[in-house]
Amino acid sequence: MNIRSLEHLLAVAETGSFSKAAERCFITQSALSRSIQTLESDLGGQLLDRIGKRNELTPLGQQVVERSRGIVREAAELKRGAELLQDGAGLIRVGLGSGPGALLVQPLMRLAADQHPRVRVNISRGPTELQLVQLRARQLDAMVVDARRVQPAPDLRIEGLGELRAGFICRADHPLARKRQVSMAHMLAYPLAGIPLSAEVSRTLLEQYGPSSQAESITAIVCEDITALIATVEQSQAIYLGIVAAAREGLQAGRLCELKVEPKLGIGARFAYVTLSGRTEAPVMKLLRQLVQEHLRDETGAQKAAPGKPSGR
Amino acid sequence: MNIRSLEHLLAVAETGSFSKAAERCFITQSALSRSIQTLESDLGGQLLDRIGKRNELTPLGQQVVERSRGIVREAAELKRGAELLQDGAGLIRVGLGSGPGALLVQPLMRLAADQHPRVRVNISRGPTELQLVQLRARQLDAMVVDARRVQPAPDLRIEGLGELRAGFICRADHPLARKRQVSMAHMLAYPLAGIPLSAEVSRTLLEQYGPSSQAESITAIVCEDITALIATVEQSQAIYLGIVAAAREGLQAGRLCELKVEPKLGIGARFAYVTLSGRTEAPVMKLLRQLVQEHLRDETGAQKAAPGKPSGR
DNA sequence: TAAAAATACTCCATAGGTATTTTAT
DNA sequence: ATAAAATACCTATGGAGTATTTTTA
Repeated sequence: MNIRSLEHLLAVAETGSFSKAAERCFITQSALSRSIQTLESDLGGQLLDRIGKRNELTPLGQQVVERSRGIVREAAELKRGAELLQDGAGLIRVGLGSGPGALLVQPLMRLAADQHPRVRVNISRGPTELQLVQLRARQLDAMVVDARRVQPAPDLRIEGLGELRAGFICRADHPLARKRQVSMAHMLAYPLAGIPLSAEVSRTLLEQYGPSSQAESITAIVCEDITALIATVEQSQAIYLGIVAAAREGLQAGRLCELKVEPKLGIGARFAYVTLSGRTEAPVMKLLRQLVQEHLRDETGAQKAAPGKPSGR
Repeated sequence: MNIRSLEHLLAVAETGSFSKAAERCFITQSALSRSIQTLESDLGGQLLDRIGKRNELTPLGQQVVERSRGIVREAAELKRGAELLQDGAGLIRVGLGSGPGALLVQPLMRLAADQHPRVRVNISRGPTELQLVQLRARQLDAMVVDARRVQPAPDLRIEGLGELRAGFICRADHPLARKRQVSMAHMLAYPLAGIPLSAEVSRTLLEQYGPSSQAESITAIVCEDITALIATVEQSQAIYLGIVAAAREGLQAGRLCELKVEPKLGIGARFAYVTLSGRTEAPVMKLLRQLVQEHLRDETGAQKAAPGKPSGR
């Protein structure tokens, strides 16, 4: 019993004629006649009464037709659904770390809302460790997070995404904004705003700017939400310390500017695109990859010319 | 895309292994492997990630599996339903005329209730003309009615069912019950109870019993419901005129007896089993045919030795 | 090294086509 | 006489088997 024959039966039931049904199914009348015969012997009884020119369903045929409609419809939907999925529709379930979140959440939501009506997006924020659990439980398709938070494992595919440099940002009319060069001492007169700093970054800061810049004390305003930090900086005298790219919009609009601190801040963020290794990726995920490529690159006038291509894939 | 491959996919999804799935599907591992490959190329994408010993569904696979479950289940139900139908389950929609109704309604309902739990019965009573319309509209599967009410037509298959003789029945302690022989004049002292008489029967009565027995007047109590007529006769001095077989139960129990009227009543009822010609009959209808055979035969000691076999089929 | 999946090859059943016959209006 | 369905006959494909190779834990 195959779906094809059921379609043939439906065609005869609806047209009342083998010839017309054959036409509709794009096969010859003889092929269709045999298809129905095969189905009949398969189900152990006549499905149609051939009454001269007319054809009518037997009680068995009636019952089979009713059930067939559902099967044929669902089979078509399965096929169509698969096509859609291969054609870029579907669901993106992505976990974003704090930094990538600040850079990606809104562009991703806008992209889905405006350009891709068939794409649904689930964005998950939260501790990287929790998201890793979700990824392994197939509750996430991918993560974009701080590379340092993810320790390599054989079941993970970790693709580096180049490096985004960090810097100090203040609003354009900030007292320090005019200075050609700013020292750490100058800045410490204002509150520094940033995300919680990792031990590694703290150590680097300590090395570069001396004992006065303790990890605990250097950032007066700490919040995971980088977007909120930057909004605050735009409306106060606080100075943002973090990924420069996150402030791109304000910088380009002239509302913000970067302080030229000496010695230069030699740190940055390394983000990574993390998936489960060996798993086939839905085509729709290309959208996320492209978005990540576009938004997680340093266009803020850093020393390095252009970020390198991601390592993996 | 065929149902078989979907079953194969489900087996792999559930066992996590091609070999185990092959075993469950009663095919070789290689056949199953190719079945899945064909399905994958059919749907245009990988369905499973082969991760060493384990196999996991891709997003596409996930979606396909979900829809496949429904399709596979419905296909199995279709098959099962057809088997049941061929095996005697199903619905009997029968239209019964007044006489056949009196003889068949209760036996048919008892048969379905006690012996055939998978058989549903719809019994329709009503004017033969209306039932013919229903039969032609496929709202009835068969009718058992007075043969004289149905005029032959090429789209009807009318199978005669032998003849049931008519007679006069009264209750066992009726004043006339003791008489060895009863004349029409005797009887007319009591009310006669019967169904509306056809012109043909009226004429016959007129010929046999003289002008006093007018069709309008001979039956004092007229009702379509033969069962009710007989119940009335059991509880009154009325005399039933009609099919003797309808009173079989009371006769056998000794509550009723037949009057020996001279000259003998030479009339009877000819019933017929009517279906649409050229239509395949559901196996379940054999039940009704058998019931009709058993109950619409004259076991009331008529002249004729045994009723002849029905004419058709 | 062992177990699992994929592949090479072979075979046969089946779905489909063309041409023709049968059947019913 | 005509149109529709069934049948005879042929072919290509697909599904399944056995034997073997490849892959990975």
